[in-house]
Amino acid sequence: MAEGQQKTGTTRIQARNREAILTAALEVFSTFGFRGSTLDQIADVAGLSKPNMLYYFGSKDAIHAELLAGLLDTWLDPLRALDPKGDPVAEIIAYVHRKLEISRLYPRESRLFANEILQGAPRIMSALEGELKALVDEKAAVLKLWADERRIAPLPPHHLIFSIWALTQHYADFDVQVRAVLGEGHDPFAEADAFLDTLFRKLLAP
Amino acid sequence: MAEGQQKTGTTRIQARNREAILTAALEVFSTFGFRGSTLDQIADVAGLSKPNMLYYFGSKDAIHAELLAGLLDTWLDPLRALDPKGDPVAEIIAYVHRKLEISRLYPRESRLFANEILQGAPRIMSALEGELKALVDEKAAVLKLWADERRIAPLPPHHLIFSIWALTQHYADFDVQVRAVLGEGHDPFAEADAFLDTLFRKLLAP
DNA sequence: TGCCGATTTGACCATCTGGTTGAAATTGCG
DNA sequence: CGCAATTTCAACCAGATGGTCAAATCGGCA
Repeated sequence: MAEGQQKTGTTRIQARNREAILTAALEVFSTFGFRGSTLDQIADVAGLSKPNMLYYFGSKDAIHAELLAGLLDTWLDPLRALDPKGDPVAEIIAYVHRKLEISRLYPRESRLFANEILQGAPRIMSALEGELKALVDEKAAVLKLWADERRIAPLPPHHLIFSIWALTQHYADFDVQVRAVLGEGHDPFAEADAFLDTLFRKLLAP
Repeated sequence: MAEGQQKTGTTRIQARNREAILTAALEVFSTFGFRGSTLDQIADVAGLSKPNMLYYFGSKDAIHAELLAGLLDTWLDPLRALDPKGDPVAEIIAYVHRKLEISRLYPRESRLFANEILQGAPRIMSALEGELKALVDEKAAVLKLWADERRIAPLPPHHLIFSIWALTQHYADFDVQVRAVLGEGHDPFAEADAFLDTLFRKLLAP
């Protein structure tokens, strides 16, 4: 129940184990989904016994919740960085590259998120309707302004953002399909980086 | 073991029940994933008892396999219809609209497929590397020819196809997120239809 | 109508799974 | 070193889950 770490926390072991558990859980949850994952599986990957793991996180849900909680911020940061005062095309293109880079570096996080959304976002719906919608609306307003000023092509701002999400996350979430179709001798993310650069430059040109 | 329907199959009841089971299983599997779904759940949705359901399909895996088997064809048909002798831009745009229409009409199938890919495609990897890759390579060659002839912009054909998949499936697989962000008073698919039309026309313009 | 295979089901089973417990091992610290 | 707090885990538990089976019911046809 208690989290430990009252007064002088035995931070050494606690930090290491909590980290190991979350890393293992991310690996397992992102591959098999919440219900498809078992505590034994996670404990095994984390190198702990199941009771020991439950000593740090009280339940399977608690582990999953902790992962999801950290996720949305990581997810939104690249969009937050989109600067209304910057050059429109450059800002948007930079956002595309940042998002693709995140797909490349954190595919497990991407798949965890995808799993959650696919199942109807039961645990983060409120965050979608709140935090996410607010940020997107704010940035969409910026995009609309840029469009009105003829600095980018006139496009529905929300769908422009969706297209960035769809195209970048596809390379993380559908990685196995991309690789299966491309076959050997390809670097999917490098190729995607160039392709998406071209795509959005053509799309945004006024 | 036997499929029934030897000689004069009692096709009436068999057909109805198999259909009910597959429909229910699609609904449940696409929402909760394979391991996240239970036979009781599926049987309940199908309006049958669990043993009765297992009378028609020997196991949970058998039901899932049957669904996946039918899926790939439905998935590839729109791409097959891309005509090398047609007008390049018109053919590709038509493909985009067909694919989006399928996302709209068959979101459950889309999510079932997405679930499978997300988990590493353990059950359809061979189909991806075989049937799917073959078809994509064939159509990619057509796209490359069109590009070489300057009838469309020069773009990496495989990634062009990926972009169509990513953008259309996004509206099915991430439907709840799209709706959460857009809020009330939107018709996501209608807006997507117009947006993707614009996007690909600009992208493909030589 | 009565027969026979097709269909349906209640009861049951072995295994898996999330979670608990109590006691032992380890650790940090005065 | 000694000891209290922290950490670890073998053994266990209750409920869920995939699957089985024998018996009951149904449906069409001779």
